Amino acid sequence: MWFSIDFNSHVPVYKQIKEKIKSMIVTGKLKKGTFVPSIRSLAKDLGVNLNTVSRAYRELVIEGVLKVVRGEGYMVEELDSEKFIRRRLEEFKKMVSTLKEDGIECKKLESILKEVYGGEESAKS
Amino acid sequence: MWFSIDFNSHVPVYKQIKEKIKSMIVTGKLKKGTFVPSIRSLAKDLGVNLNTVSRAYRELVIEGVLKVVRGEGYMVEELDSEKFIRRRLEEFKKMVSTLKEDGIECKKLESILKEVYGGEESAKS
DNA sequence: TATACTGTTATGTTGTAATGTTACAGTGGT
DNA sequence: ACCACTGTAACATTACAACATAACAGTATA
Repeated sequence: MWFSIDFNSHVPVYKQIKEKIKSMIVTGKLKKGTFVPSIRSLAKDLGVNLNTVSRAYRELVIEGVLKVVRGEGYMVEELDSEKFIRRRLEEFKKMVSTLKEDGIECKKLESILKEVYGGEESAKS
Repeated sequence: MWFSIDFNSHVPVYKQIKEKIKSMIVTGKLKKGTFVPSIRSLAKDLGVNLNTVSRAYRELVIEGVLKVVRGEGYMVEELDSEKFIRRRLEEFKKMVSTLKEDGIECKKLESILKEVYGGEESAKS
């Protein structure tokens, strides 16, 4: 099993797939020159339709992340990690801003950070 | 102008409206017993359809957040702030988890926190 | 009472995501 | 050559969000 899809998310499945693939490239779990799972096998694994995976891969080709080798599969090409990370951090910043607007204290968010990152520091409730 | 809608978001407009209304109640910008804007006026302000706002308000009534006074408008009823905040923090935690998985360092996120909250505090490594 | 607001309901249309299904075409191994 | 795998393409169908438009009903106020 490769990863999972959140079917309750507002984010379209094909976009979730794109993000996951990119994430795995950034983290080195997918290396340049290797093949991603075939459309049909990934579709089967995730429990989605062939066309949905196809669309994700197709768009990743357009973005230069994958390239297609007919009859063989999709190969990892290149990904601008910097850009990827920057975009993710932008989203993070946006969320933090709305949380601030909702009157949530910075400390609260910091403690969650510690919690997730296995914080050694004392995190108050 | 009340607030704005992100038309590039995956989140449906009617859900964004619901969230904004709730947010304004939590932060005290909308107080119990006061009226929210009329369906038509808010729709016009946001540049969306009447039915979209109508749906948002209707669902907020079902959730007990608003109540309707026919011929007059929608009145703020009650909102479980605790629950609202808790849900937002869950979303935050989920995002932090994926950022961690992408190999982003805790420091990086902390610095963004400081940035958004206009951090005076010393940000330790 | 007349008007101008309120909400309510209904119809039709558009665009998009996702599905199921079928068929075709290229590649590699046997 | 055959078969099993790859991707590619097209089709119909469903569901949903959002749109435009219209008509109807309740309330307040001039």
